[in-house]
Parts: sequence; C-alpha cells; structure tokens
Amino acid sequence: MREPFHPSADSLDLVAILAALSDPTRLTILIRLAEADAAIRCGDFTDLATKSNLSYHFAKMREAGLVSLRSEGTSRFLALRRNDIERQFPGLLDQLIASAKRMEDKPLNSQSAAPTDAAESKPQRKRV
Amino acid sequence: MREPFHPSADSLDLVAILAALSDPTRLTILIRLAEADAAIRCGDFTDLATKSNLSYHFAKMREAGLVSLRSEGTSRFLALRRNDIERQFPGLLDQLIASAKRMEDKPLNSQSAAPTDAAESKPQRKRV
DNA sequence: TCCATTGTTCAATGGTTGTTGAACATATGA
DNA sequence: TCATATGTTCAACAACCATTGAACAATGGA
Repeated sequence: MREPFHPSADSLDLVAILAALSDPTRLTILIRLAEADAAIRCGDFTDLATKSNLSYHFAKMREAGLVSLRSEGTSRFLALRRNDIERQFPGLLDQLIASAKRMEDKPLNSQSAAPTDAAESKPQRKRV
Repeated sequence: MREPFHPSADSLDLVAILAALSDPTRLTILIRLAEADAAIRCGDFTDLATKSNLSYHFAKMREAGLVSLRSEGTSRFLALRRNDIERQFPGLLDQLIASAKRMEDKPLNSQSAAPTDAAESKPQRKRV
C-alpha cells in the first residue's frame, strides 16, 4: 500500500495540532496510543467509528503530524510521533494527554447547579 | 450592556477549549492576554480583524470558558480565566501559551528542504 | 487461483466555521 | 438632547468538517 505523506518534524503547526485534537474521537485515539506506548493496529479502533470514518480521522492526525502510519501485511499501524512533537513543542503532548485523561474520567455529565437560564449546549454531533 | 453567559469552572470541556484555540487569531489573543497578565480592552485587538469578526472570536473563547468579558463604560474588557482553567486542567494553559509563543517566533515560514513532491498545504483561509 | 481481511477513496449530505458589511444597542460627553 | 465611541447582532456566503455506504485496492492465505 502506498505510504502516505507525513509532515516533517519542523513543519509542525500548532493550529493544526490543536484542530486535530478538538474532536472526541481523535482525543480517544490519542489516549489509547499514549497508554499503549506503542503502535496500535488501525483495526483496533473499530469500536469508535466506521472504517471509513476512522480512515478520515487517522488522516487528520497524520496531516497534523501527530501520528505516523505504516503498513504491515494487510494491516496498518498507528504510532504517536512523540519525539517530533516534543522537539517542536516541549511538554505540550504530555500535558494534552494528561488533560484528555482527566476529561474522560469525568465525561462532562456532572451538570453542576441547575442551569435554568437557557445555558448554551454544544450539539455533540453524531448521526447524519 | 447585557452581561453574557459564562460557563462554570467545572463544566469546562477540553474539546471546546482546543477548538477555541485552533485558530490563529484566537491564539494571538491568548498570547496577548497572557503577556499582559491583566484584562485588555476589546478595542485593543482591532489590528487583528474587523470589529464584528472580533466579537465572534471573543464569543468563541468565552463559550469555551477561556476568557471572561465584562463591560466598563462603553468599553469591554477581556480577561483570561486562569484559575478556573488551572483547576480543571492543571498545567494545560501554561503549556498552550508557551507553545503558542514558540510558534509565533518561528511562524511556519521556514519551508525546510525542497518539498518538490506535491506536499499538501493548508489553505490558511482569510478572504471571503 | 480464488477468497477473505484490512483499509482507502469517493460522492453525497447536512451541519459548522470564519468572514464581511450593515444595522442596531448602549454609554459617555458636549 | 444629540452626537460620538465602542461593541453586538444579523443575514449571507463560501469553505470546511464529520459521517455514511458503496466501490475499490492490496496483501496473505487456502
């Protein structure tokens, strides 16, 4: 399979990185990669979304320079580009991972104090 | 002027925060607020975008819980919600600010090594 | 060789985003 | 009171995003 384009370490763009992580599915992918501390087969994420949708999310993360993708047989493996990101933005990735974990523990369900005053709520899109 | 809605400290959502910062204009606003270490008048950002566009960006940041907005006379003041963010995501804000500063120093112009192989480039939208 | 696995690409679709100018609101000062 | 300064809201618009199912590509067995 054709190896896809990966941005060089020193062309990493913070805006792209943050955009790539401002999505619940991709944040979850990040957490799993961080906890595994190793490459993960793409197929191991199929609980998160459909195959084609995952392909889309992987591409987003790859284009942002967050992950690298390599083929092995009929499978594909996803790996965090820890060193490259650390070089450009020291400390950032660990902090993002820590915050993401903290978020998944308390998944925003704790609706503190009656929000009677028509508080705006994020749509949290899913079905189309 | 009607005081707008501000999300409570413990309803801060990481996805919203990252989305709010995945934009060059808003990252610049963040940097200025951090460097000033004080509230800044909205009018002091008019070099970044039109008035109405700034209003939009301020709202995004406010809804994400990044900043608070308060009126004073005919002016409005924008302030970083440091403490609230720190409580929910300790260390995150400082790290984001540091990364943002690091980015503005080397503003992505350093096109290292001839990218002859049709590398994809982010459109970096501006005009409409 | 044929088939099953694994993942990508494509077109379509509906929602969201960033941007603009014009109109509006609100407070201050002459 | 009337004008000025400062921001907000609105409708409109193009670009982009997340999602889907169907079709496609490539690899590794039976």
